[in-house]
Amino acid sequence: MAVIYSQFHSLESEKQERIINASLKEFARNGYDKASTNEIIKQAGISKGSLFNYFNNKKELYLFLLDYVEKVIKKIYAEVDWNEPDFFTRIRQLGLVKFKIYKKFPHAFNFLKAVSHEDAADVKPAISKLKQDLIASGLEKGYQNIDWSKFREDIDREKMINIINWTMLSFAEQHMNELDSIEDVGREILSESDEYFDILKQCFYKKGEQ
Amino acid sequence: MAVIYSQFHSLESEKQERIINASLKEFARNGYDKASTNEIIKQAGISKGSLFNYFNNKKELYLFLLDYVEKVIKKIYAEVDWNEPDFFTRIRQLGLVKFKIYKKFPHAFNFLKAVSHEDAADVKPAISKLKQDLIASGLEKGYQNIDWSKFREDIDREKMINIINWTMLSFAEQHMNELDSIEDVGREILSESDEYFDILKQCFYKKGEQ
DNA sequence: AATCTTATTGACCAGAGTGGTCATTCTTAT
DNA sequence: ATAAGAATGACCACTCTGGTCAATAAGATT
Repeated sequence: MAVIYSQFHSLESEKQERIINASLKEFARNGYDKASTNEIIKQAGISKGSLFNYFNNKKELYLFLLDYVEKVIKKIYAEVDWNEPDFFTRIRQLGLVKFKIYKKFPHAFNFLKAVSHEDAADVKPAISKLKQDLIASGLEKGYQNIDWSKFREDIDREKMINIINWTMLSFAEQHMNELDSIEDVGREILSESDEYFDILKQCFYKKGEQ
Repeated sequence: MAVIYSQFHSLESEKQERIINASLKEFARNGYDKASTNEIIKQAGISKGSLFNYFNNKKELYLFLLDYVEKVIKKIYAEVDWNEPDFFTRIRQLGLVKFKIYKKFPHAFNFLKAVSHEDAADVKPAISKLKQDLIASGLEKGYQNIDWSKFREDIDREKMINIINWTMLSFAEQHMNELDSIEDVGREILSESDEYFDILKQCFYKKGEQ
């Protein structure tokens, strides 16, 4: 398993990233079947022959991406401090890590979203396995160690969490487009998202708490 | 303009709907260029010849859909009482109307979403026109006549509105899939969405108000 | 400089799918 | 029985598909 894709891995990392991003983009947009290898090589700036040297065929390329993205996700989760007891601080942390990933692999999340809707017979088994692996590897620690005592008790907790998550996800989605412009724009967005956090704290924290 | 598509319009309405839905679905999924007329006729259960009898070519079909969807939207907005002063009541109303549309044309909203990202040269001008028409026809009355006096004044109003909208949209999206199962499921979903409204009211209304 | 090894290329392939046509068949009403 | 209209799907030229491989280029070794 380790020596596989060795050709690809001995490429300059910049070229690797170009190929990965082009592939993620094309598969995310069009799904496995309709994704075009011709489009991928055009976007990546390599030749047809090269792509099929690195990966023997389309399926292998896709499986490689699945594997790669799984590793990326695991790395994200490894970077988060799961002992942080404050819910908002933790969500914020998670958001920041995801943001870092997004800058390097802008299409990784869209690719994952597409993967979950994929139903090409060629790759479906591998996708099921990925899902199982992700769940098994304990990514569902989700809200472990969170200190809920700060929160109002007269509001259904699950719905509360949903509202917070939906707000942050929608906010993120809305600003995903505009952030490739300036590098520094990250700061503005971050502070705006903090304002949303403040509002939600006002809503859901008990009176006394911050 | 009125007699155009007369062939299509003299079909049984059930057949018309089958064709419309199949087309909306295919264009929503794949965009103008990659949408397959073969797939459309397969989904609609008609022959190739028929489709190209009703609409001379792919472009005409697409333009017809644009026009059709525009009318549907305008009808939605015509059904809403824009004098209802309570923000939540009005959003709820709008949601209900959209829900009705969704049951009849499940892919209409996805189609519209896809339209706004479309960039096939063939249809881009028509899309620009649609956008202008929709804006021009005063659909931006949005929050007209809303009574804001019930709301807290220590929270940024725009952000507040965003949180409410994002919550309802995310909630809707999450439940879109499961509602073709039972017909009666609509009631459950509706009452659950009302619970979210109640929470948001607790958050954003002034203390005294309901 | 010459030779050998490895990486990269793109013209090329058979097959599938494309939007669109139209002679033929099927329905329906007289 | 007949005429008119509606519906069909085999067919067309064309594009694009995933994948191959002889030819070339680049690097390494002597």
